[in-house]
Amino acid sequence: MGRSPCCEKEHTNKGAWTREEDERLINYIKLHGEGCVGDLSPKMLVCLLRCGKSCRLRWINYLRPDLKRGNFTEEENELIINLHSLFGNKWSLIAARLPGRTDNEIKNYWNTHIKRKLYSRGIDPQTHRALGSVSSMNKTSNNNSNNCSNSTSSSSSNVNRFQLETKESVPLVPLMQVPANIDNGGADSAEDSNGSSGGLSREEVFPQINLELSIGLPFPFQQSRFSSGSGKAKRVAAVPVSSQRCSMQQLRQKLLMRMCILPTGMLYQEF
DNA sequence: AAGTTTAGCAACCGCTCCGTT
DNA sequence: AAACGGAGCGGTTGCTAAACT
Repeated sequence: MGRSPCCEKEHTNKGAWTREEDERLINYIKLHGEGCVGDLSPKMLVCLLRCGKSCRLRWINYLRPDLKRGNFTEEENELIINLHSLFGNKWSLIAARLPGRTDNEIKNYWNTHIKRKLYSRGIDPQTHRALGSVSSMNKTSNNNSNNCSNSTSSSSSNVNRFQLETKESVPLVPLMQVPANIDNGGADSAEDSNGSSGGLSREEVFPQINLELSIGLPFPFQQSRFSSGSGKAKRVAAVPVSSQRCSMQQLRQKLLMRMCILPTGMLYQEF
């Protein structure tokens, strides 16, 4: 059982944000920098009557100036589907690779648009396989988590590509068949613990993806603007520069943790 | 025009993980 | 090493507007 919610304080507002609250929050952040979002002073919290968590969410999902509003492009659609096939429901990881989009936005978009689209094509959005083949797939991945040739070869026979007959014009986004035993790299899934032994590296399975790692220095102010999009890579995103309790060594470690996988432009164009 | 249903999205909740004490 | 607290993530809820009857 978790802790009690942070917002149980009697005097905090809940529900939709008003324009006034937005303005106050923006002004505060302008004044103190983004690093302060999760760390609003008591004075500010009283002024806003919102808990810090709520402020952070509001800023990240709605108020940040670098947010793209509006419809998702076809290109973004493709990328989301590809990334989802790779990371699963790791929305923050996906969002980190879509500049200007937030994890919440992508999650909503996935649930309301893409999921339905995939279902209408007979594709299971969770497994990215043809709906009928799911059970057999599960069997395969359960029974034989070490045998990569099974899963990869099934990908080449590929029942569930987007090129299946469909009414709409379908983006050329083939499905990634992710073997259950793939080493999950930065994606911290629950399966991590057993995934690495005898598992495939992502390079072996997805040679098309540039797995080059890049490390960027955080900017004093904009660092929490993150490298792209929300960039809320787990535990890595908001290394508040203000948290000066960090020793150099800790800081260095955090920087190393900021490594990200860079997808090379259009992924999996040809399949 | 009014009532009902559906879709989309913003916000909240509860949990996990990490850093600190 | 253990306990605690905070940050942040993913799932879910609830409100609103649009579509439908």
